[in-house]
Amino acid sequence: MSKKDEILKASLVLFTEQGARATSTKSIAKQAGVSEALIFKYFGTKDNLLEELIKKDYFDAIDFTRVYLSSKSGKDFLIKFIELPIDLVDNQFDFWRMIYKIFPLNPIAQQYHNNFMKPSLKKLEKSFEALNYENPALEAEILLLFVDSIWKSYVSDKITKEKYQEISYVLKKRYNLI
Amino acid sequence: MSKKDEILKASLVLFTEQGARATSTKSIAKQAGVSEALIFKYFGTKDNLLEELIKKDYFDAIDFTRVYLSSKSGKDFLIKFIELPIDLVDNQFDFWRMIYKIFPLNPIAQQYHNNFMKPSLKKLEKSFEALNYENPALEAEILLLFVDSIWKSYVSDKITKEKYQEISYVLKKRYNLI
DNA sequence: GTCTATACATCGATAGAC
DNA sequence: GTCTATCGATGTATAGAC
Repeated sequence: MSKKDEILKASLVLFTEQGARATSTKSIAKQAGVSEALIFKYFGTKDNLLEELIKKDYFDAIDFTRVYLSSKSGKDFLIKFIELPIDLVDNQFDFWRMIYKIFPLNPIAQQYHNNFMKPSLKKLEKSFEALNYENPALEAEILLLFVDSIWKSYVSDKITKEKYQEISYVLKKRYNLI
Repeated sequence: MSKKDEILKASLVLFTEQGARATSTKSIAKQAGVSEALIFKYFGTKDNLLEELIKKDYFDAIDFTRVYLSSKSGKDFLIKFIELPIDLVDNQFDFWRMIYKIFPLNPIAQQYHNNFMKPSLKKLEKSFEALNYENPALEAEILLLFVDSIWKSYVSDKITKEKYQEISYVLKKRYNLI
């Protein structure tokens, strides 16, 4: 593992524990086993380091999601969409935990998250349309809102994996998907 | 308005904009039109200042909620519970906005919020029980999760008041409350 | 590529005058 | 009650040697 990767790994851990603002470059250097100067050689500023961290994992998440939801429609898409967060999060747990922590105060995280979420809204709307819901746009927003809130609960340890699966089951039944 | 109140008011604004950690006591003093030393005379530490800010408004919120939900049961309680956030938030908009921003990284905010939420879970469970739901405990958790996510969306400007009301209407219909 | 040493700003907090 | 002045610690970032 290169020193650059060590820095990224250490940053992810520390940013998640304390937030980006509260994490000093000194503590990152210590945790990564490198000198503080090296951080600035690689990333220029602390803000850049955070952005690189965010960018990389959101691209991975977009890839994962594209495959996960590909060529599904109607019922199938909704089922997969409800189940998405648990697989996505398990795949990048530390990253999503960090995003949850820093999101409300970090415009960069917000921007990347919006880009990540955007394509789903339209697909959701089409699925509800195909299922003849009265107000597909609103239904899409509601489901998106809810799924977004479950993953947040999951990464913030408010609910367990088992609870998530129970909720997801109830949800699928309520939407007449199973 | 006393200087102490000016400090509290300025803190609320600045903590919301940037987070508590990123807000310096110097900037609070400037915004409040007082000397920096006065902040420490009144509150001892910056952390204490934040806690006093949080404590006061959570007590107000608990009072408001108690009255709002009093002597309701079953259907009525669920309806009122779904409608609660919009009235609660409008009553203390800046405060809830701040809480939304600092919550994931602030253990004190988390603690007060939990205390605030706790009583509702049991009441929700009883209401679902009275309505003969199959799994009242799980239903209570789901609705709590969802309502919690709507108020967050509302204070973070992700949804408008009108949207909130539409969602709340759909929700009440889905639970056969209207 | 990587380190040591250090510059320089800003932080929270205190002392002491009025 | 309120201010000015100041302290020591800590923050990000840079210079320069190896």
